[in-house]
Amino acid sequence: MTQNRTHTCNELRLEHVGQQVKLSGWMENVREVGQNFAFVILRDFYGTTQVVIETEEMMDIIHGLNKESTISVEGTVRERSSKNTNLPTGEIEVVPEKIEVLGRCQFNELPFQVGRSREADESLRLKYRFLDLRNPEVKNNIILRCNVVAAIRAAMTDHGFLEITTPILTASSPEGARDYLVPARKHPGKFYALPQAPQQFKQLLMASGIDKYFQIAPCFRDEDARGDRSPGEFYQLDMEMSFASQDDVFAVMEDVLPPIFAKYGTYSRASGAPFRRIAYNDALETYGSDKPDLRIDLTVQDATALLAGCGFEPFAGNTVKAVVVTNFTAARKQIDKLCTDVEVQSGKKAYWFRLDDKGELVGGISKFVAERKEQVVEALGLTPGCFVGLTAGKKRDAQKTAGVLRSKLGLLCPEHMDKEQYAFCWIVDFPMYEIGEESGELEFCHNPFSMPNGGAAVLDKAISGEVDPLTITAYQYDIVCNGVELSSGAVRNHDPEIMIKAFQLVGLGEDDVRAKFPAMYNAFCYGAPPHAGIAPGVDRIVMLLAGEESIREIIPFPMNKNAQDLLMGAPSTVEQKQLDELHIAITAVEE
RNA sequence: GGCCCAGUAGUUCAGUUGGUUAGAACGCCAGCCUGUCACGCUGGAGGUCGACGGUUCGAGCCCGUUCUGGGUCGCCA
Repeated sequence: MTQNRTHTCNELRLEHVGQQVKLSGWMENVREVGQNFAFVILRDFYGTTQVVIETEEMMDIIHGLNKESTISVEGTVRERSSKNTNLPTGEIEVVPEKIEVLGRCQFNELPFQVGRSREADESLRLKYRFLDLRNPEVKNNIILRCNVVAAIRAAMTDHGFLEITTPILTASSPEGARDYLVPARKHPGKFYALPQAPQQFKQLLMASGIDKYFQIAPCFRDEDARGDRSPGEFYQLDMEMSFASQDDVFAVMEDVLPPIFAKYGTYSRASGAPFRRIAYNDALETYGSDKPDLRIDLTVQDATALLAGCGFEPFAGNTVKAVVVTNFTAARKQIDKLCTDVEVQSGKKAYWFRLDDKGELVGGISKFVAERKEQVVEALGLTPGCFVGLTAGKKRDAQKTAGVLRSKLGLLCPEHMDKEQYAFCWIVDFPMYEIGEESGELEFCHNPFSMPNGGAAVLDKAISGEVDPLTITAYQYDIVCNGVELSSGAVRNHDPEIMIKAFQLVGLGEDDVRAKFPAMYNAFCYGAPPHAGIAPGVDRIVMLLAGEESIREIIPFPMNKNAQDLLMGAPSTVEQKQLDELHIAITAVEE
């Protein structure tokens, strides 16, 4: 095979007994069981093989070595006298004639034990990521990521998409997230920016006549991290299609994603085409979220009128939402924890009462609803054994808190959550505009590139005041899986005239459009095809497939929450000479 | 930036109302052990209890400040 090995550490079986072999790998463990008698576990990328030490000569070599050193072992394959059928190579062992030290591990105490690295403190794991990745459990997520990316590439190519790379050094974009800036040495005072997404480039590709584009695209946004959002950089399956409608994009995704999820996922079931489509407003009303987990069969009901004037102070003057759970069996302690968890996550309180087995209203705020028991039971469809979770506040707050409550209840009641599957849905008909919370003015709700439902005509009516702009929806959609938003996408606005009208409503003119998106606007003036696309997050897909809660588990070299690379020591200070070349003066650094 | 939680041995953690010499497991070191496979047995080393200040006769524990990490909200067109 190579100079260093004839086989991998997961290759030898009974059929190889008697053969002369050479293996190389890390010395994972040494079990000494007697004078000059020990078992060495040799590990490489592929697996482990037992090496049996039976001579003083071999023992001396092993004795002088720390675990995690790399060695090569030349010897004979032998059938074990005591087999371990739990291991692929458990029926054989290698009797060495020669052991060579390839790379010495200089430390007998490691920052953590490799096989238990997932239990160690995360900062330590990130600093010693090369040790962490030796742990098969950790490494396997990275292998999964490779397989998923390869499968996505194959499927997209199969569907006639071309993988085209777009620039990493580009221009700062005026809206959206905070940019990462790169000073331009040849242009003092000017900056490149790393792309937040290849959005404008892919639309330019459409205007260039590329029919179907995709890319596993690196994206950079200087925003704070979350459990499911890594700081700084991430990857998207970015795609765009010419002369395409919303349905065309849906059809591609419904064809590409489920087989990959079913093959590589923790669960083997994935929604088939077509995925359920839920209008944005309906999703908020029914599931309390624009990214509902459809594995949970609970829904949110409105109880505002039902409980108006019941005397419970938090409900007064507010929208009230209810989540009813049948056959509720969780203990009081769990209910308290549920309410605490909801408040931690949503910042708003949850309330509750139950209809017990005898049909009596009990617990929580039951005394406030007792006098209208009949109406409550009928309106909410309660049966004995029901739990009713309640939230209150302004409409959106009550909805969203109920959404959090619904998710937590799903986790608490296995009967109401068919967990072992990937349940996809599309959220469609997003509003085009909203009133900005800070400005109080009309603003784009998501992005200004989407085609309004109704086109130029509806925008004209909004401009003339015949139509409330807040009622205009866009051909904008999200793909959601198990409560995780994988991506937004849209049918783009490719018509300069419609674009100007869309911007006019938020108080911007043609000059502003030109100034903000010069290349794209200009290109669209030369005859652009209608086009649509989407960009599901690769990291989140792999997370779902691996069943991981933290995005760091599926990234080879992740940064920590504070956007620091603890392994490489980034960000770091640089030489004054570098700053001078870039025309940068550091004005103040807090120490 | 706001809020919540956590910092004790190399690692993961326990530590009672504030009270003698701060413990356990794994790891490490030494010895024993000829079929282990999470090997076993015996012994040992290893601690500025994140830092600073305060209360107290006495602080790992109480109070204040601060640093670090994680979660969450803001933010992410």
